[in-house]
Amino acid sequence: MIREYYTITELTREFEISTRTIRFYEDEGLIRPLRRGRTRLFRPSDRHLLKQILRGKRLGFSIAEISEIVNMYKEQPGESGQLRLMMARVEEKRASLRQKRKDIEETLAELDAVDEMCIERLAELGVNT
Amino acid sequence: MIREYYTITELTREFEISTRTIRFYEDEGLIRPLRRGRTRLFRPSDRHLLKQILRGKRLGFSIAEISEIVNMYKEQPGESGQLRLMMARVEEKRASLRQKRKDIEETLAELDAVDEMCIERLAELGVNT
DNA sequence: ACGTGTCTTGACGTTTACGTAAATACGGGT
DNA sequence: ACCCGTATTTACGTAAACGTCAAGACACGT
Repeated sequence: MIREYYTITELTREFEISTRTIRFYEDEGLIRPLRRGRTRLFRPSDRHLLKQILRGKRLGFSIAEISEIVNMYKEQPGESGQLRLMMARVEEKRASLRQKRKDIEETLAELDAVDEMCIERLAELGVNT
Repeated sequence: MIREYYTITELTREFEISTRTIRFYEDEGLIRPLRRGRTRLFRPSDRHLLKQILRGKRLGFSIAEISEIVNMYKEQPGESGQLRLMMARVEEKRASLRQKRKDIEETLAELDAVDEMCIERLAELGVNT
């Protein structure tokens, strides 16, 4: 269910992170929740943004890199020079992602091989006993 | 060309890392080059291992996790209980890799959308000028 | 014999991404 | 009025992954 606002602890429970982590991301300018008094109110869009941040973390991107990426989703530069520059940076990130994907395929293949070796070895042991 | 041995600086140049980094990996037990006196001699297998380490780094794995993974390539436990345990850990890593791959596809899709927005915007600007 | 270049081993410093503790502020229930 | 739970800010602490000296050890060419 999509709610109007989330509290900070609701998000920490959902994503298994600490309040410190969320506040840290806010300090770094990654997220900017509303306030009622001093208390933070997280909109669905903030929750979505947090999801994107954690996704970037799983991929090994630094906070600075994640900041670049999520800013690409927000900004819409009006000037053509800026647009081309943005497109160049988008392509950089895509290249980085394609490299990671290739790394994943290679690692998966190697782990598959290990798995098969284990199965073979187990079969041998099964025969011998 | 595949050589018999590589010096540490040859590897730092090839992989764009520092000697400190390579020695750090050795301290952590990830790599174990030969020695002639005190000087390290890296075999092709050491070079290959280094490649795997850097691949793991690009995927955001910690040194500890990379250590687990590369050890899976080496060890061949003889006992069936150990084999099943190993297979379980292999599956954990594979699950982590599949998650990363999913994250990559999602991020790529979003960046593609940004790229298309930029192209549209550029087209508009082209028409208006 | 002497410098030059490349290697070595410490060992302290630095950055990133938070952890953790202290002191304080509120709103709600009894 | 008082406590409880949850929120806040401030600030020092920490683990991981190296960076950056300093001080030597070798081999090599001249």
